[in-house]
Amino acid sequence: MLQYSNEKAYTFKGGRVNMVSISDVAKQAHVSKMTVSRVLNHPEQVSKEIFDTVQTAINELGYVQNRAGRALATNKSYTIAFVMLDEVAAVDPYFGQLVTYIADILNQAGYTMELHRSLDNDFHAIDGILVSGARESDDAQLNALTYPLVTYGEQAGAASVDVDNAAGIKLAKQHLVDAGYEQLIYLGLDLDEQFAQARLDGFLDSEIPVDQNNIYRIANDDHIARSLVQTLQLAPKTGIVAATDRLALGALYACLIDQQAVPQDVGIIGFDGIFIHQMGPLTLTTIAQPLERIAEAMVSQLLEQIEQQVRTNPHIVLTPELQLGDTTLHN
Amino acid sequence: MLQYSNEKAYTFKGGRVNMVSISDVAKQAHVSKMTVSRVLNHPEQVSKEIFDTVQTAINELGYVQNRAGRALATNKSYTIAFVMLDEVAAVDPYFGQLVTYIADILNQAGYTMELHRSLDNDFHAIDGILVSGARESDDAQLNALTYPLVTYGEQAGAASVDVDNAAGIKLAKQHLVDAGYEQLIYLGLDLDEQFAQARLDGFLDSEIPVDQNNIYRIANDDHIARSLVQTLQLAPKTGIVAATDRLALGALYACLIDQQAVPQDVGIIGFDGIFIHQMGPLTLTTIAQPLERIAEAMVSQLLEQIEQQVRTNPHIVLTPELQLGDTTLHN
DNA sequence: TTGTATGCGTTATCAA
DNA sequence: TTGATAACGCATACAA
Repeated sequence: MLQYSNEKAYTFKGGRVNMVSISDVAKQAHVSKMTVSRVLNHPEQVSKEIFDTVQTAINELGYVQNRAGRALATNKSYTIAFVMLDEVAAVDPYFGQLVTYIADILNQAGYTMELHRSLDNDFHAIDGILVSGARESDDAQLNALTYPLVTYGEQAGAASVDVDNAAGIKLAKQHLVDAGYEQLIYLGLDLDEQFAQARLDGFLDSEIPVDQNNIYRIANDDHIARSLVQTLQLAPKTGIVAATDRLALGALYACLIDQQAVPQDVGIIGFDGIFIHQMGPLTLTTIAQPLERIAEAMVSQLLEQIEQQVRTNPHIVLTPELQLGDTTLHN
Repeated sequence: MLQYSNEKAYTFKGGRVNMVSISDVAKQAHVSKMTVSRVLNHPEQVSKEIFDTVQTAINELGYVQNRAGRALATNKSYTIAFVMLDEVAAVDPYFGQLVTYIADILNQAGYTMELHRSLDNDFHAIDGILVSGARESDDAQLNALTYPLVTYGEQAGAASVDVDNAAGIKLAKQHLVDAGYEQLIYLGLDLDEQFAQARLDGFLDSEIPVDQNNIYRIANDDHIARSLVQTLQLAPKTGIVAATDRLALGALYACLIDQQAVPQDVGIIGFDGIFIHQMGPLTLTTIAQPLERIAEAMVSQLLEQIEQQVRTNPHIVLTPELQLGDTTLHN
C-alpha cells in the first residue's frame, strides 16, 4: 500500500547543505573568527560598526551556529533530557501536555529538549535531566546519575516537584459540602503509589469527618468505576470524590444509565483536570493539576542547578485548584 | 507554597562530573586514542586481546562517548528534530502516542529525538526533521529547510506518510452495512483540511450509496455532536459513521440520554482509535490509525534520506484498520 | 593490526 | 576593541 512519486530530488552535498561556518562569516566581514564569536556571545564587547558589518555578513550567508562546536568548546550542550518513564497508555493526555509545556519553556530559555523513555541508555551531550513517572525501584539508577536532576513526583535523593494531592482532595470535599451534598463517597485507587495514598489521606482528613464504609479502592478504569457505582445505593445528596477524572467519568456514566440526576441528586468531582474531564456527557468538576506551573517549576529548578553547578534536593509542592464543571452544584 | 529541604548537595566539578575522555581510556589501556576509537566504531579491525583490554578500561572508568566531539568530527549528530505543529489541546492523546513511538524507534536506531513546537527557531546539530500538523501555510518554510524531511499528512514538496482516510471511512460503511444497519448517517468535520475532505469523500463513495441529506459537518467536539444527534429522528437500524472518535462519543451520549439502544437500534463507528475510543460508557467500534506503523514509516523514510544523502518526496499511504468495540453489532 | 597527524567549529585566554 | 593561538573530544587518512 505504498505510493511513491519522486517529484523533486536533490542531494545534500557532503552530508548536509548550508555548511557556512564562523570562518566564512569572518572572511566576508573582513574580521577575525573571534570577532564573529563575540558578536554572537558578547555583543557588548564589540564596536557598533563592526557589529553591523558582521550581522550583515551573517544574514547574507545564512550562517547558523554549529552547536556541536560550541558544545565542545564550552562543555555545555544547551540540551535537556526529559525522561518519560510512565506507561503512555495509562497517562496519555497528561503526558502530551507536560512534555509540550516543558519543551516550550526550555526552548524559550535557549535549550532544546530531548525525549527519552528509559534510564538505561547512556546520556550524551546533555546539561541536565527531567524525569517523570519514576518509581522507588528507579532510585538507584537516578542517584547514579551525575547530572543536574529534577523529578516530577516525590523522589528520594533528588530534587522534585509535586502536587499537594491531599490538599487537593480536601478541596474537593469542602466543595461538595459547601454545595450541600450530605454523604461523601470516595472512589479511590488501589495503587501502592505515593500519590494514591496522599489522595486517600486527604479524604480521611478529620476536618470533614467521613464514613470508612464509603471508601472504595479500584483500578484506574472508568468501566470498573461504572460497574462499582451501579451496585451502590446512592442516597439523595450524595457527593462522590473520585481520585481521578477517569474514575469520576465512570461514576457519571453509572448515574446517567441509572437515571440519577447529576448534579442535583448526586455530585461528582474528579482529580487531574487534563483532557479527560471534558470528555464526558457533562464536563466534570475537578481538582486541576497546574501542569504549566509544574513544568515551570521543574525547568527553573533544573536551570538553577545547572547555573549554580550544585545539585540540591528541594521538594517543591504546588497546590492544585478547583475547576468548576457541570457535575456539582454551584453558582 | 514551597518546601525546601537540602539533604544532599554536591557540586559538578568543572561544569559536569564524569568527564572521562577517549584519551583517559587510551592511557588506562596503554594504547593510542585511535585504538579506542576503533573499538567503539570498527571493532572488527581490532585484535581480540586489545579489544578486551580497552573494554575493561572503558568499564572501569565509566567512559561515555562525547557526542559533541563525534558530531564535530563526523558532521553527523544522530539527532532528529520532531516538530509538533498541531495544537496539543486539539490532538492531545494522539500526540503523546506518536511522539512516544517515534522517540522509541529513533532510539533503537541509535538516534536521539528533540521535540520542537515551531519551525521558526533555527535548527542546529540535527540530521533530519519529522513534522506533524503542518498546514498549507507552512509550505514555504518547509521547503526552505535544507534537511532530510518527512511530514505526517500530505504535504507538497516533501516526503510524507499519511493514512488512507477515504479507505478508512469506506471500511466503516461496509462494516455497518454488514452488521445490518440500513440507514447511514455521516457525522463529519467542518474543517477545511485535506484529511477531513478525504474522510467525507470516503463516505460519498458510490460503492455503498448514501443520502446527501444524512451528512452533517460540525466542529470536532463531543458536546456539539451530542446536541446535533439529539435533534435527529433516528430510525431503527441506523448506522452513524463519525469522522472522529470524539464525534462518535457525542453520538453515543445522545443515544444514552435519549434511551436509544446501542448497538441494537443504532450502530456507531468512530475514527482514530487513540485513547478516546475507550473513554466512553461503551468502547467504540472505530477505524484505528496505525500509529506505530506511521511512526515506523516516517522514521525509516527519513533515515533512508539521511543514508542516501538524497531528498526524495515519496507519498506513503497506510491503510487504517477496523477495530471492533461495543457500539456496533458483530460476532 | 596499530599509531601519528590533522581537522571538524567553536570559544577562552592572552596579547596587542 | 580586536586578533592570534590553543583547546575541547573524536574520527579520517595515512603511515608504520
